[in-house]
Amino acid sequence: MTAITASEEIVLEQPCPIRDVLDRIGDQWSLLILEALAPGTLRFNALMREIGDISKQMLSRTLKQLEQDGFITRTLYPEVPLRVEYALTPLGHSFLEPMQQLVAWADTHHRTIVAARLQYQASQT
Amino acid sequence: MTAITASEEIVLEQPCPIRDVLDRIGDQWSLLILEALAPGTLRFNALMREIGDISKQMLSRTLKQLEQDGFITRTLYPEVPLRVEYALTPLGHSFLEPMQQLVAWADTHHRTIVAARLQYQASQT
DNA sequence: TCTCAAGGTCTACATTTTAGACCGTATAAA
DNA sequence: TTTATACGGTCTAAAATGTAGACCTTGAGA
Repeated sequence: MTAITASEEIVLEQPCPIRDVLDRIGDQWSLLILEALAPGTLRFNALMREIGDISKQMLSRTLKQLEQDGFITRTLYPEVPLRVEYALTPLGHSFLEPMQQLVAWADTHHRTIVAARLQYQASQT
Repeated sequence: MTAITASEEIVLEQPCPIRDVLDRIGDQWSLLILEALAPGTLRFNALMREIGDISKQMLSRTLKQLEQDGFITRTLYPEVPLRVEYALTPLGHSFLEPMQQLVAWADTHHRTIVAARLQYQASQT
């Protein structure tokens, strides 16, 4: 009864648009999910396998938030067994464009960062 | 004694460069700190004021991580009273370039997202 | 003497995330 | 027939993480 998830609290807009958007996106899992959906539609368990180390609860919660914010759609096929498909919306796709830049940056500078970590360690004696 | 902060655990590189980098950056505060330092050098308490709602501990911890990863420098002036200045490194600056794209995206699409949230709420009856 | 500021650390508490059991239906294997 | 699997989740208890705020040392100003 204590657990009121974000869905009911942070619905209205917040003072800073950037924080409003990035707080949601920069939450450890959202990005990974969006990237996983970039090539195409995936089902719940397929997403779990794709991402590898996300818990069911966090996947479920994060998918809800992404759906709520209009990044993805959730389509339920009332077959047996139940089938649920998640896919990027145009908004979700458009978001991935600037993200690709970031991913490219990360890829390019990863070695530099690892080197910095080692150097830092060394400097700490 | 239970608290072993990340500084000692996640030093070596991880399988996926993108996750390695984004896990650190996408942690609620790192981005905000980097953005705050974009215009120029700031001191610890100035950063606190600039960001507004970060705790001292998280600011301290996050600054250490950013320094460790080579995004910022920490310069101690052993004056009285003590002065400590934080500034972006070239790596930190270069990171902000792709970030600007993301920030611009957030700014542009913020209204769409807020609208999606309202519509979602409505659809949930 | 008291208060403030600098740049943090420490502790106790609150929030968030995790692992893993569980649910109901249906298919395939033993 | 019992067991095992898969689907898409939810629920609970425990672990991890984040928070607020007291505290620390040195020195200046009232």
